[in-house]
Amino acid sequence: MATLAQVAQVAGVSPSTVSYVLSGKRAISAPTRERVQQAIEALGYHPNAGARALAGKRSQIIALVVPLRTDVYVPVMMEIALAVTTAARRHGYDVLLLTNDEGPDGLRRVVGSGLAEGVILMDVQLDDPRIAVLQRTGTRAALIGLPADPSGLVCVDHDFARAGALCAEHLAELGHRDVAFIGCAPAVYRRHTGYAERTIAGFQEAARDSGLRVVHRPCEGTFEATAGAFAGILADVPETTGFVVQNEGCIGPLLSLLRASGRAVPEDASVVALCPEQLAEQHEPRLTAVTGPARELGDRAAELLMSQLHGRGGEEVALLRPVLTARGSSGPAKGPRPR
Amino acid sequence: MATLAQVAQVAGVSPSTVSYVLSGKRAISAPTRERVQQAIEALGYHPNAGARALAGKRSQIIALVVPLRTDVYVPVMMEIALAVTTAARRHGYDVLLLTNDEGPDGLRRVVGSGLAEGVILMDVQLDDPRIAVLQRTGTRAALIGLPADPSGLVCVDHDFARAGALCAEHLAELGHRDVAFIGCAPAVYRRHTGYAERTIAGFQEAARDSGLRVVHRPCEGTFEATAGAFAGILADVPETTGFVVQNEGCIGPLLSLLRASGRAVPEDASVVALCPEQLAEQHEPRLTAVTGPARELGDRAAELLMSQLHGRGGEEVALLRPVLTARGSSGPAKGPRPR
DNA sequence: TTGTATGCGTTATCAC
DNA sequence: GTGATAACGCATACAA
Repeated sequence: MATLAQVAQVAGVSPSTVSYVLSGKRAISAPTRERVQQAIEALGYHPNAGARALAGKRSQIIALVVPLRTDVYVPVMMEIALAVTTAARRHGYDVLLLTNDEGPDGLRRVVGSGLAEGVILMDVQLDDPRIAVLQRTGTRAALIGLPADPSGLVCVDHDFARAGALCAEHLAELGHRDVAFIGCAPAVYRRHTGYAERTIAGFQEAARDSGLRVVHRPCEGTFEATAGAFAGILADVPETTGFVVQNEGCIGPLLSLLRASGRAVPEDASVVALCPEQLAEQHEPRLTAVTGPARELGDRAAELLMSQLHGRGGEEVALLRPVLTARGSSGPAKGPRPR
Repeated sequence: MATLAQVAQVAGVSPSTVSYVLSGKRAISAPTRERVQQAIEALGYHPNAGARALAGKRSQIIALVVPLRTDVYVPVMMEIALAVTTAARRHGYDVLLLTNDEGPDGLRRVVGSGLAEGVILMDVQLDDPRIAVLQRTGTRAALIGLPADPSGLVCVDHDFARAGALCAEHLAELGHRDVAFIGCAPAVYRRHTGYAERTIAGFQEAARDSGLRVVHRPCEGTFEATAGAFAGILADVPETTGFVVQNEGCIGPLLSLLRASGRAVPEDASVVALCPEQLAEQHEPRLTAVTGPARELGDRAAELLMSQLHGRGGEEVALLRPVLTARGSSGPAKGPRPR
């Protein structure tokens, strides 16, 4: 493979000139630049990445750490990952794919070796152990997800409180008065996973402002659990006409249960889901859903990391606005059902 | 950050000794090895990736090229990607994530710069333009998917012919005599996309051996197209009791159409799908399905690439055996329906 | 079993 | 506007 020195020889200039043509870090006369470009072309020259990283102290690589356990909806993860690499390429960076099975050591390795200049962490937990590593090593990073203490960190996440609020506002506007929020698994709340609590908090605040009466039931994503929650809700508040679901596993069961109980959707009961578009489109009827912009999550994370690598920016929490897409599962509230 | 030279100094040995302790390429006495290890530990030393790549001419990185167009079922792509990185890590390699929007130039860049030692291409097409680049640059590679001319290449793919055969054999064993194969979109066959043709060929051969009568209808993945194909099949062969679907978009419509025509699944009609497990589990009833092992696809591709990077192996086409998982959608054939 | 010396291909500092 | 040249941190051929 051709080297910079060979290019210089062919172009009849010194190696440093070639280097400067490439980096643009000093003025080069048009004719020499031209000759160098041609030599590069002719030799099919590509600067050696290793040498570049060694001499320049920058690898032009960032690491993207994806979770192994498929807790997140997989297509969404993929969308984020692709958005990250696309954004990184815009800045001349490549992306190293790390899984979490190496644990925090994987991070140490890639930043300690200078392989990656910075890191993007997906699916960050409230008390994520990787954060300590980042801080101890002074690693530039952007987190996707909001940890318990984001001070000093750069984070991007969905605005879950706003997502919850959108659900409440939508149902209120349709004239619903009694609504049920079928939430995440109890364990998720106990773990204080952040997003679950932020969502219900936003929902309840907006519900209060709109005069909605709310029943909140955490729920496992199984048919049995959903059936239990459903029965409980109707026992407590038989007039319930609005349902919000956050646990994806409860969506199918809930629709079945509504049907089985003789409630037509959206005529007798409205359903709003907190889930990705693809899932919302998959049900019958299509679900009115609140979705966060997955692509933008990746894009923003990458951009924020790039800023840091260029010495700009610092501590920042970016909450991305979710959007509610009205589909077939929500409609105007009916009067109370006869007991 | 600590350097090898500093480690050497702390350990009281020469730099080369440290290097050899790390690489294991020459015998080191237990005591010196011990001292070096401790110095490494104490300094938190990580070998510099750039320097290593430069001096050793090996980056310990492979590139994984994922398709941008989400033609393939996304969770399957992700599974493959994760399997690749996991396998690569076993061999001390990291994975660079490339999207296809740079086109073949992306390949030139990462191999030309010595960034990646080898490449894994996902979703390889019959006449994939990237293959020419690989050959011209002499790049070590493993392809996931089978191109028209795999000579000189290392490829991994599902054994689609076997997948087709499994469907036929399963239906034959259940006593079905007349079966319909609802295939890929006509354009896919016209494009000679390989897998579609291999599947139907395997299906037809096995059907012949089992004495099955076959109707093959290519079909777009829409409800309307499926309805048309369905009507056509029943018009041609009203006694059809077995259905095989390859186009994922036809699965839902087919189930609806069977129900609407008064055919119970699996009592009156059996359905076998060629699709990922996750999709098969998503329908009611759960679908008997033939699935290729996605994880293994990634794992094998990575292993085959590693072999090449270590000077072993060469031209090879590995076809992975698909498996049929019987679920609720297939059962014993009934006698012919009354006309 | 260990040490010495050279080169890998760039970047960047100095000099002209 | 351009050319020498010294790092950069490691691997390895050569010595001892």
